Amino acid sequence: MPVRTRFAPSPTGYLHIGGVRTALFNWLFARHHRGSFILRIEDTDVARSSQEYLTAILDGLKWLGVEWDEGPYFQSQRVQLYREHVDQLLADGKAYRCYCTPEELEGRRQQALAAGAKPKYDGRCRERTDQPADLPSTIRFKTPQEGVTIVGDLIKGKVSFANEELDDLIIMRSDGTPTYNFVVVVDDALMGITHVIRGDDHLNNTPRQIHLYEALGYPVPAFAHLPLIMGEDRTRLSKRHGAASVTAYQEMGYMPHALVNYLARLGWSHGDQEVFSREELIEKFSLEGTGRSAGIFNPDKLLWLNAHYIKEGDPQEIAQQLIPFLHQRGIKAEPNGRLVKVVQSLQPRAKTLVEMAEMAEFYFKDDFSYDEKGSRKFLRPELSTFLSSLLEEFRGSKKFDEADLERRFRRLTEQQGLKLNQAAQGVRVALTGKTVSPGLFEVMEGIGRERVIKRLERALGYIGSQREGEAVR
RNA sequence: GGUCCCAUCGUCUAGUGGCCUAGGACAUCGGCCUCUCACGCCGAAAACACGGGUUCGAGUCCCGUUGGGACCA
Repeated sequence: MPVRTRFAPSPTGYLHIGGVRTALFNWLFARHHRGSFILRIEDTDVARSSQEYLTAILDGLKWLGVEWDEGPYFQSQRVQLYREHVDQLLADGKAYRCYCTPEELEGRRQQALAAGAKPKYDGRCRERTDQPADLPSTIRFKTPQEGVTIVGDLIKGKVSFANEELDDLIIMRSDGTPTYNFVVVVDDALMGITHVIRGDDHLNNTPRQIHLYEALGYPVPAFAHLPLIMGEDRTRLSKRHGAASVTAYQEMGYMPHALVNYLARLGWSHGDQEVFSREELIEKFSLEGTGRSAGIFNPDKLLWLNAHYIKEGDPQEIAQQLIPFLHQRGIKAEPNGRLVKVVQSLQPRAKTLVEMAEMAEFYFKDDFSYDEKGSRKFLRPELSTFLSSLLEEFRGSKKFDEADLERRFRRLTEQQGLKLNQAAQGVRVALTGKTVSPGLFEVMEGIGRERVIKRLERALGYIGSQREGEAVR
């Protein structure tokens, strides 16, 4: 039987990291077994669902490359199906109408609690024979009261629950809307889901869902409950823990595959391997390699992976991805050879695309100011002669590639008895305004001959003006 | 409170009874490389929660304690 898995988010918030991990594991499992991955939107909570969130979820999954084979299906369009299943249960005598009001229920719960008993529904409407049509009622499922239900979980192993601990679950509210546990079962059954892979916050719901499958006459799928991802405070990851939505990482300049790789490795492992391509992930993924204990989301490691993929990535592709971030800083860049050069010089240095765009600024903007300490230390009168001869050198020759530039630069420093270090730092400040930058010669090539000449002239002028200032003082 | 889950360096993890003097990765610290900064390379510090069993032998199996988490209210 072909594997069918699903991811069923609610469009009541942005796609968050925990959800992505669940989606990812379902997707990997399906791909590994050449099965199907289905997307289902749990939008029955009309009041809290929004189109904006839905779009964000869909876009987020696409950006990550977690593509679905079927759907998205919308629960809001399937209410008729749920009604039919409730009716079937009612007709079979496996469910009943309960006329207890929320107030009565709450009162009895308090009493039970006060008496030290378990606050579970006492089942008083179970055998009720009259059906007053004018009273509001919920519909409850007759949960088996004896025996043990065993969940054969693919990750946690056999987990058993005493049925007497479970009370008669409400499957339809008095307003006619079906409840969560019922709807998932109907949907998963109808969609032929073979493996339900979800967070272990659902483990406690599983026995009642198994009862529902059985009562409805559907085969029970296999279950796999993933340990949760937690924040640094060891509670379930949420908005409180800073950036928790996929969109946030996209905006911070993360590469989609870095996030995928990181999340896959959080709770799953394949020996000592840390870096996996998409294909490797699909090939090597298994539920057996999945851990049982909750993991803490570690932004540092994600950042390292991102830096890794920036470093190892194809410069052309990264240039393409960098452009929007450059535009944000008011830089109109084209995906040309010069941009690729710029990217190459920054690949080992930038950990995110945002950082890369920031570091790239001096390549494109001419009106930067000089770093104060740097100019005082390196843009000194003693450097004028060197800068002048460098200018002369560049004006005289059209050739302007990295290796050649380095040769000429070294020759000049030697001729003038300068230390390479001093000369390089001076020119660095002249060209970038800063004391820190990529290699000088790749910088020169990235900036281009014309602008290098202009910037050297400007620096020479600056040194001159400083000297005058000192003379006056 | 009840039910359920979990427990190896700060963090992610390898480990499925002898290969463990507990391995890798991130982060941290030191060194090398070097035109600056990164990258890279080399190295250091850093863990089997505790207590009982089982066994010739336990990080690995069993029980308990403690701690953490989730769900239900």
